[in-house]
Amino acid sequence: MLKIKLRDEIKEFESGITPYEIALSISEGLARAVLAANVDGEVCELSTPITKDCTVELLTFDSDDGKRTLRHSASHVLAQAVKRLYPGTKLAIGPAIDDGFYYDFDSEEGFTNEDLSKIEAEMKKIVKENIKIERFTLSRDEALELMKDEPYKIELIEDLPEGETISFYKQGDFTDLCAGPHVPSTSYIKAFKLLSVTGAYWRGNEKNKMLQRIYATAFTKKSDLNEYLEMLEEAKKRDHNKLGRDLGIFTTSDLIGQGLPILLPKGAKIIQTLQRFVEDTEYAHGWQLTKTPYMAKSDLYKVSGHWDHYRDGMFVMGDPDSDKEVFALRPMTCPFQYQAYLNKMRSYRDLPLRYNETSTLFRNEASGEMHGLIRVRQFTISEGHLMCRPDQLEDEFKGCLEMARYMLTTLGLIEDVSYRFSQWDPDDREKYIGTKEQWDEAQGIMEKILNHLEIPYKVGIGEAAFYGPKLDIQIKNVFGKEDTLITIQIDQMLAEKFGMEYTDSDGTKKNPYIIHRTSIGCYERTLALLIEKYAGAFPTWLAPTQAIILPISEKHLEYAEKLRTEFMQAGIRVEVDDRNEKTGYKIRQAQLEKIPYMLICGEKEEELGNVSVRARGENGDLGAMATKDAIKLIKEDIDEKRLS
RNA sequence: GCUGGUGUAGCUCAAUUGGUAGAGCAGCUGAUUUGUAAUCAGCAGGUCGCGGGUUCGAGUCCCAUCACCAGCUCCA
Repeated sequence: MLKIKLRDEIKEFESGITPYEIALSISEGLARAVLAANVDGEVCELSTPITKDCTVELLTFDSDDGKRTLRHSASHVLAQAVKRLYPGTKLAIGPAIDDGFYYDFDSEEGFTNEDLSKIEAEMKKIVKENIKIERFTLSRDEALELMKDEPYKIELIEDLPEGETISFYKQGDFTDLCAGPHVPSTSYIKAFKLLSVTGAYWRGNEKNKMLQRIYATAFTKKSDLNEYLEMLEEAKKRDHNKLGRDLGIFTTSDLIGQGLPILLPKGAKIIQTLQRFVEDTEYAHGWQLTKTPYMAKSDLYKVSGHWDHYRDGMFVMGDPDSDKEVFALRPMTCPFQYQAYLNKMRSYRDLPLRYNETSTLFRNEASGEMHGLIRVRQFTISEGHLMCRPDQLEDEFKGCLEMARYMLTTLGLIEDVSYRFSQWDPDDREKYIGTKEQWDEAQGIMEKILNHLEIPYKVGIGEAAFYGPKLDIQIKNVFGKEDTLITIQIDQMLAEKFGMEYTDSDGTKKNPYIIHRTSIGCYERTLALLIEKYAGAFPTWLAPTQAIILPISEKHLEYAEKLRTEFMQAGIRVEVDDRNEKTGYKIRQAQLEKIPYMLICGEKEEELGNVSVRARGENGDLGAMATKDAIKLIKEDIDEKRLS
């Protein structure tokens, strides 16, 4: 008899029992819901016999591994359907991802949306056929023979380390190289939907062939699928690229060009508010503002390494081969602020020296990379460089991180971020300057600091800047796509390149450590995430319109104008809705919900010098009050930087 | 840059096999005077993204280009 530890008890079973049978011994419902099992930390399928004492966790769709198992099996069903309909198609890979799965195909014809419907119908047939999914293993030679018509699978097999088990999964007329695990049969894939078809490079390398990737998702219940699809629809409504345009925050122009958004008055107002907040906060934390040029001679970038490592990303003015002097718009602020440091001799007593700048940068992104306000060719970042001694590094790093976290807390984004320790890729030396020793040292220091500060981070290999490791604060947009919002970097290479020194207490010259950091990220991207976070209903202090005056009829327009002046002079961003006498209120309810306060005025209020105040949301009717009290109320709200 | 998709009025969308560009909302004018999602009447609004080509004739077919969208690659 085996002793098997289940969730909260140890039970005895005969050797050879399968996880499915264990589930069945507990309840039929569980047996129906279970998709895979975790045996001593390893996920396996329900039919795997257990022959030793162990801990078994039965995985249903509620667990991440359960979801992955179902969706991975769904990707096999997708591949099977594609193979049936388009037999010439070559298979690449088909993993489960966060919200679903995909499969990459190499097919002569491009899949269209109609093809997706056809494939989906075929998948439904396969599910209905209730085909058993069976695992088997082969030797390397046998595996290569079996997959002889699948060039991508052959490449994968050849890359498997010697001695690795090569397993396959067979479901009727379809067999795929796969580590598993899988659900027992195709009938488990009850609710699925093919979402889109896009291009994707084989093995994520742009030098390789571009394959066709079909994205899809799968659930155990139809209702869960529908809920997910509805959620996607809701997300579309929050998409900053749509909502931001609808709300008059930004626009683009074909004549100006790609990646160059135009911030309309509302967007500019929000960014101005953010910028004042950031600069004031940074000042209070000992940062000194610089204003450095937007361009420089190529000579500067040659020293910094940008000319060799970042030239494709720069707007270069002039022909480097024939012109005597060539300028380039700045893609980063670092070398500019270093010139400020180099302005005079520095003593160890001068450090730390903190330079901040509201810095506009220009990066020549490839045409397909631009996206709304998230990825643009010109953007303005709350930039900063901090020069310090080794003994100050940890405290200063911590200070930078704390300020970034304070900003995120104020914006209400702190709960939405994750941390990434971005390291270099030692196998891609081309991308980086410096020696292995320098990188090991810089990364070692950073790791020590991060562990000390107990930051929960994941490691990103190959995500470092070309001059040093980074702590990236990552955030997901409304569709779950992750971007870097904030970054804090340690650099000990550029100081040396630029000859930045300080005289230490013992009289020797040393290079300072440099922390590159941003406190709130770049304003455009941050704005994009705020639009999505609040669905356009910004906290009062950020709202481009903090109050709207609604005269109940044309007769009260004059009073409304008087109120506008009074509120404006008090520093409240206010608008008058002066169209209501025509076709009803111009500002519709949906838009009113975005504005924190409505100030309704009619005869009664005018006579008494009052205004009726209504705050955004339910139960927001605050009744009539003297205008000075309304001003006080709104001002307090603004000053609180209250989060909605 | 790559793969695929889209581009018609301010917005959302129509327009048979190639045959006179339409509607709703928004806008403007007038009427209406109403306490927050829909008053009435009228008017105006478009070189069908831009440029070529095929054709007697192109929003529709072909080529090229620009922009937008999804994804890949790259990145704040």
